Amino acid sequence: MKQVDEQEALLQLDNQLCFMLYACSRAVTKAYRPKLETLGLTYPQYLVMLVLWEWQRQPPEQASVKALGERLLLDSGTLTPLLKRLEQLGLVERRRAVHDERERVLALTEAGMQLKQQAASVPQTLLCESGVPAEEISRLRQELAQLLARVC
Amino acid sequence: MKQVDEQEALLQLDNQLCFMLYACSRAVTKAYRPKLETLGLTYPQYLVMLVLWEWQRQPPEQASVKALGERLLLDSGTLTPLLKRLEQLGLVERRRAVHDERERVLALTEAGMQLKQQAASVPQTLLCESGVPAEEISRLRQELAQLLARVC
DNA sequence: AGCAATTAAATTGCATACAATCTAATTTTA
DNA sequence: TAAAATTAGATTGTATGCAATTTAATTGCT
Repeated sequence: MKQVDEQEALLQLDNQLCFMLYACSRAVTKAYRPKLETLGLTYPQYLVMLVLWEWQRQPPEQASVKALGERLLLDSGTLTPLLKRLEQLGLVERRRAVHDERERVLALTEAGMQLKQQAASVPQTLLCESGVPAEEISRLRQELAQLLARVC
Repeated sequence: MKQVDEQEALLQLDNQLCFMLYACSRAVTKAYRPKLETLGLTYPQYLVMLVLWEWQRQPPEQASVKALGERLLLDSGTLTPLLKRLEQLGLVERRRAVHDERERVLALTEAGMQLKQQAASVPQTLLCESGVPAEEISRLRQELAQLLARVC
């Protein structure tokens, strides 16, 4: 009987870390949506732009799709069409690497660089609106980083 | 200069709680995939089954798509096709409510109920394989539940 | 009763995710 | 060096998510 109840408890939705992650991720993404709409970006597109803006200050070995995928934990099946859309938007260029024709070299256009100014207020604004203390967010972020390191 | 650096820091990918949630959610879902494949379920389908199994013990007012959506924070645009697939798999029935023809009454088939036995070991197994202490998972889950309550 | 407002699902359209496969370029190795 | 193995992206196919719209049924209101 005890066994059954324990098993029962393990299957309860509210006891599942995975569901909380899944629900929180979608909820937070949804909170971003209105802000990102003013930038003309979806959430995954915004993440890609964050990385490309970072790369301006700290250039990676190769600004390739592979490097981007390693940073965001996404594969070319997701990134290729997404990057094509950013290219269509005039934010990103997708050239071929000279030293290796297989490789794409990703680069920001002037417009892509400019957009950073508008994006700068997004995290700040959401942080405030959420009403969650900054230190709580920071702590949670660190705990999730640890979890991610273990799971991946 | 300080202003610029702070803004810079706020845009750093690793400083974004949202990215950690997004990455962790996908990573954990990926960890579930092989186990769920043996059940013939995707991860969202598994979540729906969790709710329906729960409803066997604690029936809701109405076992409707709406009630399911409130539990999982998903809308009919996602749930309708997903439920049709579960119906095709022979796990779920989608009848019409007698008292209100707009409403779908969701019910488990015999096979749907049986599947619970096989599913029972999934959370346990993953908990062990992850190597993350159970109490750490529990704490994180609670913190995320609080965050979810604030954001939603 | 009769019609407007509301509501539950379904549908449509677009953008991810991701496994699996394919293609082309580069490396390795016999 | 020439074929085999590897690698970077692209493509294909399936299943979400979700906003926006549509459809059908029910409620409210006069």
